[in-house]
Amino acid sequence: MARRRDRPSGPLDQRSQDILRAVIEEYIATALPVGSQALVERRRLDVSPATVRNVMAELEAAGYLTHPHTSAGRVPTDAGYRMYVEQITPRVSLGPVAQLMIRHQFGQVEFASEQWFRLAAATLAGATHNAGLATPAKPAAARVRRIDLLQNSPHTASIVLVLAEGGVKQAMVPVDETLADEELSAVARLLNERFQGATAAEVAAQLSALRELPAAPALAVRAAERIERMMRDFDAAAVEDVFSDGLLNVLEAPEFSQSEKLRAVFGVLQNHEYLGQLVSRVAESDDVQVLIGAENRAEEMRDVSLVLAAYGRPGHAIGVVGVLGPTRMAYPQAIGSVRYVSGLMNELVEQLYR
Amino acid sequence: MARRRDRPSGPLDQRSQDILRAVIEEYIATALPVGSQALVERRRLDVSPATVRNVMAELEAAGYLTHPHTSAGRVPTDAGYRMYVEQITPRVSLGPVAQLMIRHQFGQVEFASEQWFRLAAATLAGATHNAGLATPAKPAAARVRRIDLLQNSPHTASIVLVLAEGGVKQAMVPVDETLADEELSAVARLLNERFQGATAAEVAAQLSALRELPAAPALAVRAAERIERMMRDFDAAAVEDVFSDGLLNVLEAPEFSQSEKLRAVFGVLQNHEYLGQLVSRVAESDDVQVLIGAENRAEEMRDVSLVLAAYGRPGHAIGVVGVLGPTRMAYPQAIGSVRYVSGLMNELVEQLYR
DNA sequence: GTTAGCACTCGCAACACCAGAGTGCTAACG
DNA sequence: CGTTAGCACTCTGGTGTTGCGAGTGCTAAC
Repeated sequence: MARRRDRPSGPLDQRSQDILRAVIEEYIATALPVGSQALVERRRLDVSPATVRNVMAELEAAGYLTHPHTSAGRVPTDAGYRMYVEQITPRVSLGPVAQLMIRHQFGQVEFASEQWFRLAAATLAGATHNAGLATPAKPAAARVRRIDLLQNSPHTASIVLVLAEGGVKQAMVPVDETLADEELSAVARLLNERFQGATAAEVAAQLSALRELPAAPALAVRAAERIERMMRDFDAAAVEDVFSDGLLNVLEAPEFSQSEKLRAVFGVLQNHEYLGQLVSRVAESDDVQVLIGAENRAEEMRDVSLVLAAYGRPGHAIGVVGVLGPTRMAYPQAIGSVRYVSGLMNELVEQLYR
Repeated sequence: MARRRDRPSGPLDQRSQDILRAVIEEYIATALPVGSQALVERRRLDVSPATVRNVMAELEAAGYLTHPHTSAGRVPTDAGYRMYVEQITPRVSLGPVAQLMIRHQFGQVEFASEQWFRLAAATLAGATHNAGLATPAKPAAARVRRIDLLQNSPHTASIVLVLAEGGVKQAMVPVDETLADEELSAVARLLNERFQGATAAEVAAQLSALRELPAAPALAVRAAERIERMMRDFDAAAVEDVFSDGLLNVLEAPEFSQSEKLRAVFGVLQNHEYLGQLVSRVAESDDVQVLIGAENRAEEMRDVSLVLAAYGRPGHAIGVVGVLGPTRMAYPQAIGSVRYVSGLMNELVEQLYR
């Protein structure tokens, strides 16, 4: 009764690997459980269906495949996809045509930072027929670069806070009466002197100092409080923003034809906290990361995989680009595209900030 | 054989109106075709089912109701909803409890402009159990308010463009070599002097003037070109951005259980051009506008309704808030909430800019 | 170790069937 | 003349049955 291999995860010999791979690729192509006979025909394996069945049984015992039910073909498990992805990730690379197309798209865009993320997301969506994702590069600790103060109305003024890493934030402060332009710019000058180059923590320290100062104008203190708050919020947010494109592509996948499963997808996309966790995890490695189905999150992520890669300057600011699609997704394409796009984003960042 | 009324759209007597309304409200509540018997029972009408049937037949002849098939109950047509909405729009208003809840939520938010739109969308989503929408108030013609110029790297600089109406745009320009801070701020000063308060057209004019000037630094010209471009793009864009929230609410509606119809919803949301058209149409009226199903756009909008209202300062900057949901949506709630929230947004704008 | 053969298992599509809800019409009623 | 009761008819949706086909797992032969 003993199979050649019964342990849940022993190393696989070549043939088993080939068959596992064939099953997965077939399943990815058709979305249908794949049977032994269909497999030998379609993939021209030079063994009989019976042999394939034996191997499949082993793969199932080892946890790489499952049965939806007796008498249905095999379907990959998350572990199966994982094995497959580990195998292909190192060697996959995007075809030269696809590379050219993507590079061409990137050539079109102006140097307006926000455009990039949209573009990256759109490009990935197009290249992989899945949803494309991109987040701006966010520093671990933001620094103040410039502060503008502008009066809107007799009773309010705008603070425009430019961050060192390229972001701009805006907020309002109440003012007591109409101020002369000089007063306003005096306060702005004061704030810039004190806060330029400061991190959130340093802003907080400066704020306390400012409060002690009897000569400090009330407006300066109020504005400083607001700025401290903005810096803190910015650092606290896991991800600044997530641009996505091509959600409709994901809708087309047959596994999402019932809206049940769809909810998961949108849940993930709207859950910025969760994405933040992912970003930080991905940021640590410097190659593409594949997150398969429920490996990470119990329920919500069932049926969904993410292919992500970091870009930016480690130690400074890091963002993520990637693809979201069904677990049954064309991984080689996805991995290749994401890797290539993250490379392009790196180039751009280098060009602009070094 | 002749019915009392055969023309497709004569005025309705009171009883017909009541019954139409009852059918619609019942259908909104249950999502099931409503039959004569069920109607008299649930709504305690003091007529017999047979009478109701007769009236329903008339309403159907007049185009306000349909049959999915013989021997099913009645379902409202778009025209039916339209009639219903026209009836209720003038008188509907949000209950005091709901008002309080919404106002409370708005009280929580800081004076950070971007937050408002998110908040408005989120609030509407929560209050109506549909998707909430909000766009920033966008002026017909933007004006420059302040320009900052900051060096990023030896070869690039950022332009931060603050608009009079509260928006901030960012872009990059190449620079030839590392400039001293003074040079950079000299250029910035020049740009501010020339462009402050300028519309896109005026910026373009100034740009030509600048080009003629032999003494103008190359950087100033390049930056000015970029700014001109940004202003033009900003004016050209129909909508600056559309915040949405609560898409998952829409997913719950039974009519969207097949993904077919869902696609339409997302198609609409991602089609900023289309939304732009709607915004401009809505902006002209000063009360809530209801767009029902395919009334506007042939296919994509089938099964989807929008309840929209403009806010802002007519002549200056106008934005839109609203709700997107199934055609079979709780219109009174939706209309009331949208009206109330647009009122709140108006208050905010007034407070800040007057 | 591989393969052919075979019995067995399910899911799935097709079909028939019935119950229930709802209609439209006609005729009676006030 | 509008309203109502009665009735025959229609159509959907759920349920039970059946047969087919794909696919498996096992055994025995190669």
